[in-house]
Amino acid sequence: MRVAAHTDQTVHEILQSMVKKGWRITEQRRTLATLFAHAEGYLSPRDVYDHMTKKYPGMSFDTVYRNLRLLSEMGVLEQFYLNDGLKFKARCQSHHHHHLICLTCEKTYTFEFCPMPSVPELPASFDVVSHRFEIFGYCSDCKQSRKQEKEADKEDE
Amino acid sequence: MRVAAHTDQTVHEILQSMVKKGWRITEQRRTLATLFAHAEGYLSPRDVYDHMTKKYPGMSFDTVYRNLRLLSEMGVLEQFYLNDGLKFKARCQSHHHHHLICLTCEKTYTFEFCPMPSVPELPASFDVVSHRFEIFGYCSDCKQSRKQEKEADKEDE
DNA sequence: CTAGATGCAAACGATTTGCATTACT
DNA sequence: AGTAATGCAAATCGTTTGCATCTAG
Repeated sequence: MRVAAHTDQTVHEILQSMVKKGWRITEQRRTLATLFAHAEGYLSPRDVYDHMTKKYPGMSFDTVYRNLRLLSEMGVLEQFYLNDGLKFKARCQSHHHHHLICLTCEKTYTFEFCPMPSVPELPASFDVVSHRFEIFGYCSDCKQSRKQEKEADKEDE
Repeated sequence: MRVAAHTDQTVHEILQSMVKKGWRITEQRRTLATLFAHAEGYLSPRDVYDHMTKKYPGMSFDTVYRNLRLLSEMGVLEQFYLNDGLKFKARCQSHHHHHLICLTCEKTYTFEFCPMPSVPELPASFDVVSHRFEIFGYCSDCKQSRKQEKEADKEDE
């Protein structure tokens, strides 16, 4: 199956969504948009804060949270509860698909197969609204590092 | 497709898991086991606390959390982040399957179809560890109440 | 200019921890 | 009896809120 690196929303698309909603484009929001447009996986509020404060040392956590929440409500970002808390990434706007998610680096890889068409008939009494299908594992990069760790462990014995 | 009401672990099975791990069976843990064995859907720590304090008015929140965590680590309970926080339910031990989840009452309905066998070949470079597939919607009970609410809304106009 | 965005500090809710007491085994 | 489980209170963490100040439009 064709599995693509995550296709991002462009910075421009994200900023456009903000403008459409009548929100102001501040320096920080521009940087935030750039961050998410280029991110390959899920980011925690902490990740975002750390990244932003490098450029804007005065930036506060509540501004990060405020913008994450606003962008989520707007549909620009999607949330996902991963291992150790809520994470965010730019929602794929293009088309419906699912993800491979690396348990180590939390990068996502798009794949096109959707199981819903092959699901046998569900009870008519249940109104289907949405579904989720994710495959978890280790991407080639992280698999590599895990392998090396194991070998290092053996040497210790 | 055959969709069954959730098949629970029995109280006995849950207690056995505790004993196997060398944990003591207290009055409260017995009640906790009974609660989860009979629960039809996900329970929040708050739900559990409310249920437990009816029987044991002195029971504290931290005991609820401690036991939820222990039971989760033991594999008796599974966690799920649903809308408004972390929820718990007895893990289905019997066999692999997936769930319909009602967005209102959070009850779960088991179905037997698993999409993994039909997934086209994934890149060999990705080590698959697990997957999740859930279908969200409204069960017949909650659909009914939603319908009634809508009608009530119309009358207000 | 002026509504919306930010920084600060404080509030808040959910969860965890330390310690003395209680109760399974 | 001895050790694990509990209750209590306080600490901690992540997230939200109120308000004065600042800034994009």
